[in-house]
Amino acid sequence: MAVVQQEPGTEERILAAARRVFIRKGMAGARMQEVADEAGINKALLHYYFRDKQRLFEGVFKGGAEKQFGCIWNSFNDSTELFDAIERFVAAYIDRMLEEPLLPLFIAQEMSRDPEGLRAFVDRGQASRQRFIRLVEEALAAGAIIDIDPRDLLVNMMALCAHPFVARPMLTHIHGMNDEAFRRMMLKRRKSVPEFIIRSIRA
Amino acid sequence: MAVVQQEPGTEERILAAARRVFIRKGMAGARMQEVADEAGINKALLHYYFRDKQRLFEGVFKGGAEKQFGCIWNSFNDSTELFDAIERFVAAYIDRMLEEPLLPLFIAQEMSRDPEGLRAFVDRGQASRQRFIRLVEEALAAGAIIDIDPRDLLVNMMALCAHPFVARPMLTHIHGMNDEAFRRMMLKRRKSVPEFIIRSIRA
DNA sequence: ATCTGTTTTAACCAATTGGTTAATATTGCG
DNA sequence: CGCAATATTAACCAATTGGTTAAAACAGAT
Repeated sequence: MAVVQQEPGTEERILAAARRVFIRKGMAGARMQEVADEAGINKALLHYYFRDKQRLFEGVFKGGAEKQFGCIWNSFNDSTELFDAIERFVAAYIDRMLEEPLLPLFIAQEMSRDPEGLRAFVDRGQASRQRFIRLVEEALAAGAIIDIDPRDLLVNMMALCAHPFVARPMLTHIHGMNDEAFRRMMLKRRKSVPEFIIRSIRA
Repeated sequence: MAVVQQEPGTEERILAAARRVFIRKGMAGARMQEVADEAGINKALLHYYFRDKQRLFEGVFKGGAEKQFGCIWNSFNDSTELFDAIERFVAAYIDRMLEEPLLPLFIAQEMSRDPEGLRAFVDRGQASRQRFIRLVEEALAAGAIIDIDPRDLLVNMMALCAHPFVARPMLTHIHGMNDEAFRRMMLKRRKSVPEFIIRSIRA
């Protein structure tokens, strides 16, 4: 049975446009008229399909954690050894965020504005964080790494991955980078960050 | 001549209140009525003293980089050796940000919204970053560290210092921390982050 | 006490915002 | 084709927002 490629319907077009505007401006800064303009529709349609701004936001982001972040957290499932896990995590994180460089700052902003709003994004990683902690404990037991709290290590990994995206305008200003140069820098970090981490923790 | 402690005038009260609201909500999210409420004044006074929202924002933040960040960047001036510089920088950064934990996220947001707006915050550190680069080069020449780009090292240091503040709501949720526990975590990192970095780069 | 300049207030304004309404257009089915 | 349900539109609404205005209050000097 052949699957026929379909023109996106109005609802899909709204969700995609809303996503772009919300990520760029945040929930509070996004304007419904702006979303309508971005989707090429009359503003009243936003209310017809999604009733109000909050439901539109939820329509875009609720239940989306798997799609947004699954590939990153799933990277731990593919490893049976800590150093490999670190390499895979960093690579997966940077690859994913290079698709949407504004996402880390958006999530930080929205978590600050409404901590309950994006809980799914955070809770999605719970099982994977546990798996990571076990990998660290195994490496400790094997004497492969120094004594370090797995949670501290995970904070450091997240910091080294996420911060350049959050501080992107500052970094591009300081170093006179355009978007392509930023991308190249992150691709370099895809290798150098795991090296930096592993050098630090190796016994 | 004795200096008499003075009651803050209306202008000072406005600036302090505006600062709190801007840092909490960002420039776009802050409401003039909210600033007036926070300062305990009539909203029209904001316009009497500062004419409009943009000038109020500039009144709070322009020219303030030295006071906000001087202590952090000045930490490089007190060191003649790289490892000491790293320790002093991390300590100064964390101490300063523990006074205003919302500041890193605010700066990231505002740099994203209006990159020209807070240039002074970024440019303030230029001479100090040069000094840091020289310290790295001296350590390289002395064979004390591995071959690493000073700018990469500085990004990593900033990441490990700033990210927990930016991701504070996420971290407090994941680890079930209150504000006091977050503070204790950062005080631990005040020592563990320099150790992590130095272990990674030491030759 | 009077005068002048400054500060403060309450009321007001125009524009913007998220949302509503009623009419119109479209779609799919029998 | 007619009908009913759905989708779309333009106009409208009430509330909020940053800002304005004129009057009143205050402060200091003479």
